[in-house]
Parts: sequence; C-alpha cells; structure tokens
Amino acid sequence: MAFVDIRDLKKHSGKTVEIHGWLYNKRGSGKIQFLQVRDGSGFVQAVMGKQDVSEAEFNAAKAAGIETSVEITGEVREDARSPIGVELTCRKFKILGESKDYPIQITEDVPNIDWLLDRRHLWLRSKRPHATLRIRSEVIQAIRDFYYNKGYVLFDSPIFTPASCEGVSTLFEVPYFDEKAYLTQSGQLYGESGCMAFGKVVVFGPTFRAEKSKTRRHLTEFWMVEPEVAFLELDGIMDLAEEQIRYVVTRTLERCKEDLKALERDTSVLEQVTKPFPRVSYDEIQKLLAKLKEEYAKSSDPALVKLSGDILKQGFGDDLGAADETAVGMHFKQCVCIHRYPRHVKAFYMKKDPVNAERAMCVDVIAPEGVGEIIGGSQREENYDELMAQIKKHNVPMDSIDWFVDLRRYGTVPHGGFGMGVERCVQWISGVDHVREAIPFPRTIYRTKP
RNA sequence: AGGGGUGUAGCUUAAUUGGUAGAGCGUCCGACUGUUAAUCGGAAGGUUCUUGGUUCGAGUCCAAGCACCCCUGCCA
Repeated sequence: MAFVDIRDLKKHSGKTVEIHGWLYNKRGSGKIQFLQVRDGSGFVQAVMGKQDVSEAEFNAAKAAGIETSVEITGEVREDARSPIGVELTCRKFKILGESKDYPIQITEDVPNIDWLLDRRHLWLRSKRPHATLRIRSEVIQAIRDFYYNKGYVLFDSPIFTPASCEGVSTLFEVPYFDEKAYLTQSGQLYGESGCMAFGKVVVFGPTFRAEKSKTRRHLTEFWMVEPEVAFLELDGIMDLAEEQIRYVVTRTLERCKEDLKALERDTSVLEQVTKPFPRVSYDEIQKLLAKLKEEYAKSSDPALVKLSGDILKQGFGDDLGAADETAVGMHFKQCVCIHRYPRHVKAFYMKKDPVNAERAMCVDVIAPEGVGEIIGGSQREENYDELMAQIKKHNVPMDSIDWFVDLRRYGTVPHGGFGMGVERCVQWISGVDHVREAIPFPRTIYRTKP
C-alpha cells in the first residue's frame, strides 16, 4: 500500500490508507488516544480506540512523546469536528523513531526569537515557521516563473569576487589560495555584462554584507533577485519592478491562503498591490514629508508625534531615513516608487539625470507597513567618460573593475535593472516581525549556528 | 559604530522598603471514550548570567565583565 499525503486524505474518504509523519500533539485517556499527526503536507487527527489496535500498539501510542515519527494505517472518516473535514480511525500503529522531551512546546507564551533560533533545526516543524517558509518557497517560484515567462535568461553571477561592486559597503574577505577574495554583495555588474549578451537577464542568488547591522530588517546573508535589461530606461525599470511585485504578491495571495491564515495575516494592504504604484520624485517626497511632519506633530497619537520628530532628520539632499520610509508607507498604504534621489548618496554606476545633474536616474520601491525599501534600482551610466569620472570620484579600484568598463567601450547601450531582497519581500507578505523568520537558517552579526 | 533595554525552573514570568525564591505552561505519575493550545489530581524541577563589593542579611543596592534584544546609521 502506498503512503498517502495528509493533504490528499479527503480524496480517500471511506477507504483504508497508510500515512507516515510525526506526532505534533496528542491527548487521550486509558481507552482512547487522539494523535495529531503532521507529515509536512498537512495535519490530521488519528483516533485510536483501545479496541481498534493491539494492546502493545495502544500502550506504545500512549507512551509516545511529541515529535515521535510514526506509520499509521486507518480508515479515512468524514467528521464535522475536524478542521480538514476528515479523521483517521487508527488500525495499525508503528513507531519509527522515538522522541523524548522535545524542547519546543505549543504554547501561548512564545519564547524569545533567539532561543527559538538556537533550535531552528527543530523550530522549522512548528506552524509559524512552516507557513512562513512555504510562502518563501512560493515567492521564489513566482519570481522564477515571472522572468522565465517573459523570456529572461537566468544568469548566475559568481560568489567569489575580486572587490567591492559598490565601493562603500563592507565585504566579507576570504582567503583564496595565495590571494584574497570577497563574497559578492551584488551580482549586478555581472548582470550588466549578461544583458549585453542576452538582452534580458536575471541574476538570482545569495549575497553577503558584512555591515554590522542589528535591526529586524538586516541579514548578513540574503537572497537577491536582480533583473538587468538592455535598452531599458528609468520608466521601464519602474514598470518592471511594479509588474514583478504585483505578480509575486497576487500569486502568493492566491496560492498561500492557508499559510497566510495560519500567520493571521491581514491581507487588506497586500490586496492594494493591484492598483498602480504612486511614482514620486525625491524632490516631491521631501515636500510631502514636510507636510506629514507638520500633520503628525498635531496628532493625539503619541506614536505619530514621535514619528513626526524623526521625519526629515537627514535634511534635504541626503538619503531618506527609516522614519521617512515609514511615513511614506503610512500615507500611501501601498508600494511607492521614489525616483531621482540625489546623486551623491547613490552608487557610482547610476546614470545622471539629464534634466538635473544633481539627481540620479534611480528608483527605490518602499513597501508599506514599516517594511521599508524592498527594491533598489537604476538606469546605469552607459557613457564611457561619465562612468570613468564616477569611478575615480568614488575611488573604486580600477584593477578590479577594468573588465566592467569594457562594456561601455564595445557597443554600449542604455540599460538598467534593480535588486529585490527576497527575505524583505517574504517578510512583508507574511507579516512576520523580523526578516530572520523569512529564511530557513538566518545569518546575522551574532549568528552562524545552526 | 552610537543610543536605549533585558538577564529568576525547559518556556513565559512574580517577588512591596534589602528579610523564607512563588505561579502558569511544558515534563513525569495517576484519572477520564470525543479531545482540538483538552480537563482534573499529584510530583520532580532554582549557582536568580558571571565575578567582586556594601550589609546582620542581596533576585533586589554598587562596580566590572559576559550574553542577547530593540532603535539609529549602512542597505535589500
């Protein structure tokens, strides 16, 4: 007899089937045992009456601890009390692997996240990480399908790189035979060479940042999707970013209903993703923020008054701060594209705005609900002389980037792309508080284990 | 890197002015044939983060250290 996935049990109503899995929870008496079994596809209750099985089987079930792995044969029976509509009447029960004193309990008193992350290899079995990581899986598959269906070539960039792509951020240095290498912090420069060969490429892989960030938005190792397209200019880049986010969110809403429900995610803001994203320039956003700052200062809500104090802290001409992004998200209640930031706060490879030399042809997509920046992108500087000037200005070491400059020497064209942080996207969609819940084994400044 | 905070049983936590470290959950034992985070009865479980100091007496006060969390900055 073949094992049946718990999610498919309803199709076998009235029949005798075999399932295997782990005891998620159980309760019972001297005469009946209620065994909650999970197999990764779903949860079902197997009901074991004392007369249904041998005495040895009954006693084994009674003594089994949480997370014992089991094989159960039983009849699938419809029951209105079951959350999945069916139960199993247990006929045979076999223990595959014992489990005593399982450390993680099902409880209202949620242990702190650090304690749980120390046991992440086990915590993965619990409902909350299970739902979050299923959403992650769907998000990643949606991203891959989106680009595949649009004819993009999947273009893998190297993990070992010679030096900084952006010049400023801290890189992880690793010994590389007799030399030094660095773990990539972006595949973009390689993506740019890819798009000159294939037109439309997408880089999708892990990236590493050695910044000592200690916030709920940062990881030292995270996954990034980076499309790069030849002949695409800033408006087209915003179109692509918007279309991609819309596709990923609507598809996850459709296909992960149960997981979102398990996480008690209010999806009303996510559903706004079908509307066009407001596109606001940096200069316009400054005016809006000044207005919001004034408005929030008068609020009776102390949280808004505090936020008001933090808005526009950075001053005009500087990058936006976290409070600014929160205020923008609160105002629009959906994703917003902010474009044409001051050039001096952005990376060297971004194209100068032909209308205002102080501005860069770039765009950040800010997600609402306090998640902040999930996409950063730009049209790239395609002019050789302009690019060289920027490289010098930013002190990018020429000997590690000379190959990149070749792209402007041999048939340069307008082009651009963006990077989206997969974990931040998953964090937003699933509504989990911390980006570390959005990846199976998070790496942060103080955590490389398990 | 800067600012703020926390550390008591496996987990969540209480402990008045410095005066016997207590509870809920989990675990173990027992009861219960319809429980859904079951219920009821009982038991075990503590170097109060570490070291030093003040005191008749320290979970509580002081100092140093360790660990982690949150926020800011950097970014995705």
